[in-house]
Amino acid sequence: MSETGNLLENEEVKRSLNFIEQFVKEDLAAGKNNQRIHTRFPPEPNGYLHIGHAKAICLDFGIAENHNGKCNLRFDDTNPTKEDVEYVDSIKDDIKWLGFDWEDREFYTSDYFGKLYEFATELIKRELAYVEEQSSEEIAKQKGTPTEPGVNSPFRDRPVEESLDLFKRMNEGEFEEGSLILRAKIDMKSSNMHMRDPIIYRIIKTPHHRTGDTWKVYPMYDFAHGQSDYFEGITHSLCTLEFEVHRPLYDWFADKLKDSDYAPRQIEFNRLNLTYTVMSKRKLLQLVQENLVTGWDDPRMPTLSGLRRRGYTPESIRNFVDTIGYTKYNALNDIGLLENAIREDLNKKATRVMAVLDPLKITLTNYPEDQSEELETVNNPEDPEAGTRMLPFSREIYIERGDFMEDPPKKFFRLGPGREVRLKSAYIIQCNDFVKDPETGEITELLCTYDPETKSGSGVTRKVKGTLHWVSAAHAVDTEVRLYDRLFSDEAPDGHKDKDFKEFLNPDSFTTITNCKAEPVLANAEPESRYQFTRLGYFVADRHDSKPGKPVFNRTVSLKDSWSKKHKK
RNA sequence: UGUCCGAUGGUGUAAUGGUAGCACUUAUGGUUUUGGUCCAUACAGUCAAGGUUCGAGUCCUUGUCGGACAACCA
Repeated sequence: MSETGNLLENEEVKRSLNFIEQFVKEDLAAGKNNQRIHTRFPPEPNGYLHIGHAKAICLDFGIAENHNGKCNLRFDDTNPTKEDVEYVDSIKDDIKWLGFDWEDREFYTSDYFGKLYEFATELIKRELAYVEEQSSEEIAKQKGTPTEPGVNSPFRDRPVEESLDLFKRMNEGEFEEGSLILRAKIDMKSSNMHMRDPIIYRIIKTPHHRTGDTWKVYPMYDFAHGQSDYFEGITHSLCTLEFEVHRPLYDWFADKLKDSDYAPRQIEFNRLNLTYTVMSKRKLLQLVQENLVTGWDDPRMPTLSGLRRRGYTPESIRNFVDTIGYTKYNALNDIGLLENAIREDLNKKATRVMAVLDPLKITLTNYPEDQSEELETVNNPEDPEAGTRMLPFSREIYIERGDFMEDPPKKFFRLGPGREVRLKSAYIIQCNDFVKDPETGEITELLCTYDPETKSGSGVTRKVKGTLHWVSAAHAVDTEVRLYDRLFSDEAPDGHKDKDFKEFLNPDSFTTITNCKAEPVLANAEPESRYQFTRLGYFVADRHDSKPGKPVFNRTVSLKDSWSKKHKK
């Protein structure tokens, strides 16, 4: 009895807290923010979400869930030249698909443009901001370098009234883009480049996808993000490691803004890097624009819509994110971990079906020509509840071309002249002869006999080395199958400083096969329904192209294959 | 020749001054009507040198290596 108790207890403490959860726990224990936990997920609507965002989403929403808190969705839309509503919609779809809910808290940084403008005006009045009119080149020159301090701008001590007037007129559209900016007055000699009088407002005349042409000045990220967190009452603002050096600035603004003990706390964690793919939005956009993939949701893309189309389940992605964890170490995660996560999930869930990708005809010479029968087969050996279904069997069947060898080596457990194998859920057959095209040398047909005694479930069997998947030729459904592989052939396509990442594209990342033969139940496979094709891998009916009677399947991931791994080459 | 942040088996991640553990990978064996699954076993780690301590992966110092920072991007 006590054993059970301990076990449950152990189960409780089994999952250790990551460093962010520990911070949250400490803040809670210290009674900060009235023990309130409020996070936010803040994408910029300038591209599709990828699996790196999933890592952030799981953290932001997960922390809130685990602490009876809330998580806002906030579109960080401060740069109208890059953003679009198309992205807003896709981002919302992807978050929902992943299984998270922001309820009624859908916000936009642009909601705060008024407040932000007011705060900027306030900073000018407090002599903490000024209008700069030098060129960006001039400003860059004065900014110094990481190892040399900067020097003050000649406009740094411009009278308050003048800055106030100019800032107002900047927003009224009086000045050209690039002619004037607003800078915070902090410290040009700071060892932190971000504190050297950072630019906080710039003129942009491109209409904004939500606010139109209301505004002619737009806040920079550093001036918008922390303040938006503040306006929303965010307690923990979680972001990736590269924002670490922004934190002093984040805190500086919060300090000027706050009128109580409350201030949001920024905590940084490591961004996701995966082997054999790229994760930067810029590169993903480039792949799309240069038609190196078919779109943002190309099944080879690390985008959530791509993974979804590939056949990944939301659960598998969440489990993956859970296993890689959150640290401050700049890690490179093996994509094998992701593949493992989807195999693990689908092994439990996916119905086993039979489909032959590269068909080779077998005629069972002792099976009556006009006869056929239905054989029972198990839907999922991992899940008894999944039940059984019937499979048609007849004189002519297809097997995988690779499952026959004219002159097989000893360790080859499949079919060869004179050899016997089991047809999954059917009979043991023996190969007696084969037909070869005299011109091409290609084997076109196998002549076999079946042993009626050995029908599946009859209890009559004998040791055979292999079990093959097959489909009845007369009943088979023609299907198109799309095979996907890793997008890049190099482990770290990002890591080569002197080479273009596109040089490492895997030329075999996508193959279409159109003459596949599948068992009849697959004819009307629902889009996005997932299967294990016995002995081949996990496949999903394409959510866009698969139609009743004309199914199209994407290979999500192959099964682990210790045979070909050992015997390749 | 700056500031900040890191470093635990091949990879990722725990251990919060007290037995270096887990997952993946790899290898071997068992089970199997999927060369899948499942089960078992094995391989393998605290960046280095000092210091504090009864005791250091953990704290301190120095070094080495890696990352971030000089966009009117986020």
